[in-house]
Amino acid sequence: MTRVSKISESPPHAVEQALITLGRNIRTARLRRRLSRAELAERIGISRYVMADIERGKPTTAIAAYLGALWALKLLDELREVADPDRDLEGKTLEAARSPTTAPKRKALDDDF
Amino acid sequence: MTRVSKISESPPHAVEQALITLGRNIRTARLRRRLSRAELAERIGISRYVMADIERGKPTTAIAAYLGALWALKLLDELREVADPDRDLEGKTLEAARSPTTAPKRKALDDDF
DNA sequence: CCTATATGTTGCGTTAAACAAACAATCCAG
DNA sequence: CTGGATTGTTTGTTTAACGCAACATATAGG
Repeated sequence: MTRVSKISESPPHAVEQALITLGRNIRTARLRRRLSRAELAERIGISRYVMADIERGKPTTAIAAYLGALWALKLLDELREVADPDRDLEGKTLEAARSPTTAPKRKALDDDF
Repeated sequence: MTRVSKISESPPHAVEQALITLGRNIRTARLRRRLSRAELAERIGISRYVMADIERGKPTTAIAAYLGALWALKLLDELREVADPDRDLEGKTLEAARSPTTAPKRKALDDDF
């Protein structure tokens, strides 16, 4: 990513944890399907090294590589629910009545919460 | 990512679609919470430009940036289910009886399915 | 309407992501 | 046990992601 964003350099624990879990899950799914990293990587169109990064939960790896792995393992559907507006109860509540296409204006240094 | 992996350059439709949906969902959640891209980006530790990339579903963006956005929107929990081994029915079936730590050996050019 | 803010776009520099080759270590099947 | 495959590690090269500046456009909200 270059200039490595703070988020990638040292992600919040929750994000780091989510990545590690995701990587482990992908590894488990791969092994269950009796695929080597090289094989799965080839189907996805990445190198075995990036496949290793994924299973390690590397933060800076392109999201397409991760999703490609899920796709090749036929596990991509489960992602559809993530951040689904219909399930975002808190968001729905906050929505009040209108749905602007841009965020509301704020005075320059108003930091809300 | 450099040398742009095939997966990032032209992802399978399913992956591309998943990314676009995810980006749209994140945008919806942001607007519902009345946050500008710059504000959300700052909380995550990325620039507003990357935030725009995320909402556009850019394949080459670091996964940590995406997960950071979900985290800041308190939507990261939903990711825990993705590729959860316990829910991977097909994988469980394939697992037969053992759980090797490496994939089984294959003759060099045996491409299975 | 008018204006401040949000969002979209382009171009550039810096820096590391992705690839590949080579080798070591590990694991599994026979 | 052992041979063959998988996985791990290191090093080096190429190339584009990220951040930023500058500008244009769109939108909200008074």
